[in-house]
Amino acid sequence: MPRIDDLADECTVEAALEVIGGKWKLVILRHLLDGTMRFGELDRALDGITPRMLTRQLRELEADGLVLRTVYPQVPPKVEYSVTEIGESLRTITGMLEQWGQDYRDRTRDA
Amino acid sequence: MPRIDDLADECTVEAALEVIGGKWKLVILRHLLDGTMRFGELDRALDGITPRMLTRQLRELEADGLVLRTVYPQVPPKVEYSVTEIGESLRTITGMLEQWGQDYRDRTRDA
DNA sequence: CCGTATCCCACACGATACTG
DNA sequence: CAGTATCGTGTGGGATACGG
Repeated sequence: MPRIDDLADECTVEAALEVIGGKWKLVILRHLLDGTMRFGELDRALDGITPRMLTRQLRELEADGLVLRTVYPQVPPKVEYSVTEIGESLRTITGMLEQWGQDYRDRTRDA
Repeated sequence: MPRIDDLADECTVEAALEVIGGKWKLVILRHLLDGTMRFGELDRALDGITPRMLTRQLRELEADGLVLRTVYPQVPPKVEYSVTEIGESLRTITGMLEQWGQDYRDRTRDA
């Protein structure tokens, strides 16, 4: 059992990973940071994701306070997803990560 | 099969996640960014990791060009791990992620 | 000291079909 | 449209023991 000092040191990275880790979370956030989107829009934007996965990821993001889910009680149903203030605070990081991914790809496109 | 334009748009985030994704990669990088470390040091620093996992993660990081592995041919063996230039380019991101994890914890410590 | 070998499992992730 | 229901799988991750 680690001491409290050890925890405070770097486990915050692990804490962050528990919230934004996984295959889809950051990609979803990346889209939502460009503006509110409906379920179907996300489903189409995220190539390869199944509705089941999308639902799960969105629910987790909502539970963690990063995403806001707005249901319009009408027929046919309409549900919109947007980033909360906390989610918004990830804008810089996702931006940098995207930039880094691009640079990395450039650096390693010699195979 | 997505078009090249689609790929260029946001899949760089996914590309980045393939390199630094998973439970340990960023945590290992975070340590190595503070300076060169030996295998045993990392093993002790990363609470809960097994030598098998540590080896695997380090090999993958090395294969992806983020970490440099230096073997000193002596008995007992001595192996040092350090970040490459590419790994170094992640310093800002890991720093921000750590900061974000801290802020997130503060914001949500009301349960 | 720095790993491998072997075995194991949960669960993240996926395909397909169906419904209010 | 916005999801469930059901079923299935790969692999990321782990425990323990041993080797150069």
